[in-house]
Amino acid sequence: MASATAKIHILDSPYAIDRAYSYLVPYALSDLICPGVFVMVPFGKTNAVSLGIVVDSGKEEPGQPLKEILQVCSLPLSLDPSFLRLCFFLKATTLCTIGDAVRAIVPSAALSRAQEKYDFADSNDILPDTPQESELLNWFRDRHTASATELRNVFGYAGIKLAKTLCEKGLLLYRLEIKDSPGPKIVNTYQLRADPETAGRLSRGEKVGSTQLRSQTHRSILNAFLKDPGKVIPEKDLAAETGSSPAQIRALCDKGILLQNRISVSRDPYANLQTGPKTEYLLNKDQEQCRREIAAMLDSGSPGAALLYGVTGSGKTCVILKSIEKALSLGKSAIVLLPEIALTPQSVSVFKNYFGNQVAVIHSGLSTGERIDAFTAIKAGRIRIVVGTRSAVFAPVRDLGLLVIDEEQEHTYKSDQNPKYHARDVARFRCADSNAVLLLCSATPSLESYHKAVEGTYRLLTLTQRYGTATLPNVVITDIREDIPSGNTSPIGATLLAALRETLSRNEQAILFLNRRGYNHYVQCASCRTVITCPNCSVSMTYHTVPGSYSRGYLSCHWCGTRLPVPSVCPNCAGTHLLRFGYGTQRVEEELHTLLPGASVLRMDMDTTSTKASYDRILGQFRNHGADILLGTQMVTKGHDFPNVTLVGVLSADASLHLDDFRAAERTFSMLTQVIGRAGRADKPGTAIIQTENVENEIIRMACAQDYTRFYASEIPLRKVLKYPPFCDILLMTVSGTEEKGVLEDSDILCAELRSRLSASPSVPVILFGPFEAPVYRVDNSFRMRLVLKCRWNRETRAVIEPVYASYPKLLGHKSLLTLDVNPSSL
DNA sequence: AGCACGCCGACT
DNA sequence: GTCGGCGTGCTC
Repeated sequence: MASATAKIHILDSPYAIDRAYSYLVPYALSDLICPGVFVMVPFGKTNAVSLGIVVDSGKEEPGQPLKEILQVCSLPLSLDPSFLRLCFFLKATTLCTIGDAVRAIVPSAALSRAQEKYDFADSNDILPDTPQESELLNWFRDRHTASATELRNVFGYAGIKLAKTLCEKGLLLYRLEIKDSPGPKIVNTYQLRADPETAGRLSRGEKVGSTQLRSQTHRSILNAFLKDPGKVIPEKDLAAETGSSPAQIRALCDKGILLQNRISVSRDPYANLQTGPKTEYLLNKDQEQCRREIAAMLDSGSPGAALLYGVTGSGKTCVILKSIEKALSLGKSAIVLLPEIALTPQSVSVFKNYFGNQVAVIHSGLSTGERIDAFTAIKAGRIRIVVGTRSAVFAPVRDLGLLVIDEEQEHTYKSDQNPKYHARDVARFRCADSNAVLLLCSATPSLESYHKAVEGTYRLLTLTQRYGTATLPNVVITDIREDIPSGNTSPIGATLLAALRETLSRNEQAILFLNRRGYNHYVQCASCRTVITCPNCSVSMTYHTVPGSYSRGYLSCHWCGTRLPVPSVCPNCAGTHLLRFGYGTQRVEEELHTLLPGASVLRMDMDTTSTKASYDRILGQFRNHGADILLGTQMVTKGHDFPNVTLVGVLSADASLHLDDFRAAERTFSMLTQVIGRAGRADKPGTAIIQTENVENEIIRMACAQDYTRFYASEIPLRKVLKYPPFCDILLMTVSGTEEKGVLEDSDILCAELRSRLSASPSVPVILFGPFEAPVYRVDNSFRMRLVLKCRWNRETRAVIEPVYASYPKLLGHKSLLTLDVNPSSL
């Protein structure tokens, strides 16, 4: 007799064995089992209870005895068929597991894995049979309960076997627990517990009672508190200031000198966002034309895609709002994606003002609870408009009608963790799958998208007029080598300085952009020229100053996060003259204080924006003219509209130009165009000053003229000749591991395997490069070798490459790790 | 990825 | 004779 069965993917299985397994459906569960529900099943030799997702159900004549589904997860999170299709799309195109795809779609916390637990059963009348059994039982008597994992860690697999026998005898109780979602994020802060006088004596190394601090680090931690004994210092700041480790700080807590506080940092900066009255927008001729074309696409009810290309300030937002309105009027929902750094209270309020509480915002600051609430509200259809970052592309809206990607060229739309998807690709799949319209927006579209628009795959919608009375800023390019006042090595040239003075004298504001954080770029020994590098990575370390002081600092690795105190002597020759070179945002900040003593400066980079709230706070403060100059990295260049900013300065336009990456020109063009667009948006005329060593550089000149079409026309032939996207796809395969020799051998094995497979399939055109060292060869103590493949990432190519990737644990042994990235955001 | 099964060296 | 090393191979 045929019995009910279900095909199931195990969520935590590695890629090599991620396939559908058949299970029997017990009669009691038969009504609940359908594709998309989550289940617990026994898996593997040990029948470990694992979380799986049903991908197919039906009746089957089993050829071999099947295991049974244990239970259906009571989580209200099953996936619709369209999302199941999306999972398989992600698996096929990014080579992730179904589990990776599922966790990208549903709030991951809700899917925390199940735990098998054993509880001590108080049964005096039954006795254990062996000494091993009584040993385990005594262990349980003390702690009363233990998970299978804990048991395995302490007693090994034998412990689990033993526990199972004890369960059968009734000495232990077995149960299955779905672990609770993790609570809000906790940050540790510290304050002085001992009185300042005692602490002062301890900090001088004196013995107080039985306590004496011999470690210099311990004493410097105490000193950090002694300046202001009531101060509460976050762990991160304390570690940075004193060069100490969390363990060293905790040691002082154990001695009763410091007190640890645990603070929950999760909060929603938009929960209390005050919404203004609904603004009505009057569309100009261009905007009206675009609006009408999108409306027609929505009316047609068939999938479509359009590229809305318009210079900064041409009013793309109005067109987006009107198009969402249209989708709603057709009874459909809309999703709007923004880059992380463009998701600010200002940009959110545009949508909230227009659509009120029909809008949900999904962002990185959401707590797990809030995230799950938003997910269920959207899934239930209570929310019809979702505004959010990359992951919001998975929002489970009812009847998707319109999916907007603003600033579509931003590389933050590419995920760097599994699944390594591009939101644009997911968006195209979803729109095609649910007859929705995809709207890509940008002033500097990616070459891939503009090429598709030119070819007719996307409909090209152009906004040419600047909205209102705004005009393009006046752009000045200065030579960074000649524009420096004599005898000075300032990163701020004479022209820029004069312009800053003038702007501030008019009581207007300025934005300065420098894409490097820290104080000095690197530290070098004056005698032997050794540059101090990270102990775990093959990169130089950056000198950072501590908050509130330019004289004290530490070294930081921007790749692995290691922080070290600055050595007093050269690690190579013991020379005592260590010189610091290059400049970052901290150094410029100090420079500005010296050059413009009256001006107030806000610095915005990864060091000052540890939380989303602090980022929003800095932007709000600058908007309210709480400072004259906003100085920062990437994050100052994006979509923030500050009406009082009339001067924009780019301290070095060259840094991104020389990157060893085929997208260097595109990045530089886009970045310069955007930052120039920040100046003078309202009725005040603006100026942009670009400091560079390449005054004649064409990319810089085209960006200054805001001439995208000319840039596109000059760049696309290069891409075509050199075979780069959009004329091919790029696969990046990385072999990494802590043993250098093994990594080198394995990369050769992988390369040979790929070559032999490719020569066996001559109809699949693939160009294979490598293996060669990654640009940063060693990161976080791991060596990295790369293979780069240029191909068309279609079904045929995947059929050749995928089996190689799937077999890598066998191919390379278990020492090296192989990762694969399709169309990485940079090389 | 785990975890079994299975076949060879230093110990009671 | 046995404990334990990690090489292969499987997971409904």
